[in-house]
Amino acid sequence: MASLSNETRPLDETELRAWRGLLRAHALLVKRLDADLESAHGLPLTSYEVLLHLDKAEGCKMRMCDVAESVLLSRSGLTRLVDRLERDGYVERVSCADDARGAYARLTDAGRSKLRAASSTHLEGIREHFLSHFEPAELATLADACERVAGPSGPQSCSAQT
Amino acid sequence: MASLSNETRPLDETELRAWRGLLRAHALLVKRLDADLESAHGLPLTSYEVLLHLDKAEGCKMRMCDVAESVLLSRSGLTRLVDRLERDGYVERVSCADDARGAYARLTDAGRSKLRAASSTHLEGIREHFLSHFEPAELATLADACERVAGPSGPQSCSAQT
DNA sequence: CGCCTGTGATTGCATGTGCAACAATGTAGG
DNA sequence: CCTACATTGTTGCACATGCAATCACAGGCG
Repeated sequence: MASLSNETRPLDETELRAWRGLLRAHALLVKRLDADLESAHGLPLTSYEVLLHLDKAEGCKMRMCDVAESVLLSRSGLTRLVDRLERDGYVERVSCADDARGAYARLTDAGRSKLRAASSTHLEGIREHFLSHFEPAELATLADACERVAGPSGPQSCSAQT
Repeated sequence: MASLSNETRPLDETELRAWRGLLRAHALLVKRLDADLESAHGLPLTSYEVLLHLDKAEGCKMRMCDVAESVLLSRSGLTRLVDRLERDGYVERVSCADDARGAYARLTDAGRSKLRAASSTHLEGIREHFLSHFEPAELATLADACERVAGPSGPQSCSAQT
């Protein structure tokens, strides 16, 4: 399905700037936001995102596999991450009544406090390092384009609460 | 410099879609491109990028620290990556004449062949998974915005060849 | 010249992550 | 009911990566 002259033509300048720019922007953003959270609250960015998703969920608890999908981690990666969060007292595991295989991760009071404390740091970081560089129309364009790239934001497939 | 009501206001829907979309798009793109390269040529994405930058450089060789910056890796990370590439015969280390501390990584013939073979896979992947979702104007907007976020594409600071 | 500070590259160690294998449980079909 | 397959979460292992310490050298200053 590929005519060589078309498919293997090198990227033009705009294409290259967009692709490399995306890589650089992502790397820089994640690094800065993670460093900010870590230094101000001792909380890595991935941990913050878990707490954030749990807080938004009904009953502040989610199935492990749903959390994994939300934070873009493998199931095993999330198991270890929740291990650390549980050790620090920010979440607790709750067995699932209607599915004995499953487990919920539930936000504890300490976890909610930590999240509240860290949220302003994170929001300021996102605004300063990311949002401030976009005009509203650009932001909407970017959002649409990213959704086309990544597909719909997958409404929890695991135990979709109807 | 921060009125609380402004800085800690949660993200509106567009802001959230843009931010999470960026994370999701990046994760998906890197995962797909890496998997494609790995399965078709046994070459991880990071390795490919090193070969690519070396090929574009004058004499197909670059200082280690310049390569590290180009591929967004720490110096130690790059040392190990070049170890692997040298073991596979794709690059070789060349000592630097005018700075005995420094070392060049230079692309070998095998490395160039590997790069040529893998490039069409990579280009097709970028076009299919990334570029195809953008119109030209959107792409230019994205490129500009990413450069504002990440700053200028740092013209090699280490041994800038004048 | 001899020293001292700065830089390039490497190495030891710790860590976060994914894959594959596993056990426990759910679900469908005979 | 019982069997076969799918799914959930965890674990063993390998691996890529970053930080800090280290070594070798460059460049400046006394």
